[in-house]
Amino acid sequence: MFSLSEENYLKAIFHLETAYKSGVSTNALAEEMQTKASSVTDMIKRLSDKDLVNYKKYQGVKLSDAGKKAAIEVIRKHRLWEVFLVEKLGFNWDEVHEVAEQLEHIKSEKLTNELDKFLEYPKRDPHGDPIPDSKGNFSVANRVLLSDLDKGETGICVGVKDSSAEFLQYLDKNNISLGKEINILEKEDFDQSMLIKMNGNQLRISNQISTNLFIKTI
Amino acid sequence: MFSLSEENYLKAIFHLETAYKSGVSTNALAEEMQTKASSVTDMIKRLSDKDLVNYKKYQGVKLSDAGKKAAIEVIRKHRLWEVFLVEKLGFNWDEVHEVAEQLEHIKSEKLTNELDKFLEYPKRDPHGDPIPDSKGNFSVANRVLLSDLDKGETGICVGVKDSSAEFLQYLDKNNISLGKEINILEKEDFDQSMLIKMNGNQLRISNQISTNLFIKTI
DNA sequence: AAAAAGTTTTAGACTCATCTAAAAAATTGA
DNA sequence: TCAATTTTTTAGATGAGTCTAAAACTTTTT
Repeated sequence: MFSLSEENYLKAIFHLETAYKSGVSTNALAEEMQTKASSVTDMIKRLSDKDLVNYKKYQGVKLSDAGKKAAIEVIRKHRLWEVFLVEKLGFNWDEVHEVAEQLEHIKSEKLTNELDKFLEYPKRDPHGDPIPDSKGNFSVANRVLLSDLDKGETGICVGVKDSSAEFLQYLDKNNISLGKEINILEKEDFDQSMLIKMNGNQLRISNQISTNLFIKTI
Repeated sequence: MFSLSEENYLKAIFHLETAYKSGVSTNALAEEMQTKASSVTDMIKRLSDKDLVNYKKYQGVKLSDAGKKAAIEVIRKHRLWEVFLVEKLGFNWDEVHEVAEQLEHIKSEKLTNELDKFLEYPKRDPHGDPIPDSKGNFSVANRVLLSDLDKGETGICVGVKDSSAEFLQYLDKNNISLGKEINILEKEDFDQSMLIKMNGNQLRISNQISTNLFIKTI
């Protein structure tokens, strides 16, 4: 089994690998983990000794198959617990992250799978992120950023990129939630801000918002 | 907040205090924690520095009020999670301990209280042990050991003292579960074994069994 | 009341995960 | 290209929690 710290590193590497295809740099990982580059180097060596990552000095890390499997397992647990907290215990979607960060490290295959069953095998967490199944299969999201859409296009809000409490609370305040239809009425060339229609109302949103909302086009 | 290790020590001291009223000895604690006496001394010093226990060299430890509060909080979480695992996820009562040992350390007051509500404020865990409420109040069990009853007496099985998987599986195999009525038909002077009536059947049980079953007399 | 036995504490070492400071390698750019 | 800058690694230290071995204290036995 892996330590709490090892699991957190694996998860971070997994998330960063989508952006850094050719290997995750020590500095990027240090930033993500809110720690020092030297600590990252230390941990990378440990993970490498356990064959969870492939590592060559000065060239960043990539997850091995075993590392990827472990990372996906942690992500699966994290997202299942988020669903539990929102659906069963009445948490808001901006309150679940911190608790799920703890729950994701509980070690019991039976617990994970029974929880999955209890929640009726959810496909996505409260932020629209896909939940891996017990074999580690993801439904790779077929979705684009709202900022990629043009005037006149329409889509359904299916997820958030930034799931910080602040952003989620902004969305709540503006009555934006997953599953809702969005029409782009105008798009400003100058600052990329948009005028959109949602719930029958018009709303102007900045580029910062539209680059953090995932949309499935219809 | 307390570390995982500190919480486990507090819990162990709490459990041992019922047997060792005048202070829990280092050796007893080492036995309970499956560790060395020297490690216990080290930890006791840390707990004492944090005013969670009262400690004088060579005289064992007692929990302070703060220590007792912390221990009860951990026990509350442990038992609530056990109820969750059995009632909601379909675990057997002999499978829950190990997982609850992990879940009891999750830090979120909201989680604990929402879980309590979700489970409809259970009073006892699957082994019959009382669950402290959010203020730390216990329903102190008004119960005796089956071995304390005499021939002709009748009671209801309300809890187990030993909650090891082996013992719980023995009970399952013999169809003994909480809430059932037990009649003592005979009690052997020689080895304290008993002939009891349960579910209409007669069953002979050893002293080892009867000293681990809690009974409420009628 | 000593000696023997048992219990508890101290001293020093180890691992994991982290840190700071400094050295080494890679990258940038004049 | 080679000096400056940035990134990464090494070296050595720290703290939590544990260990072994030995010393110190208590209790029991004779």
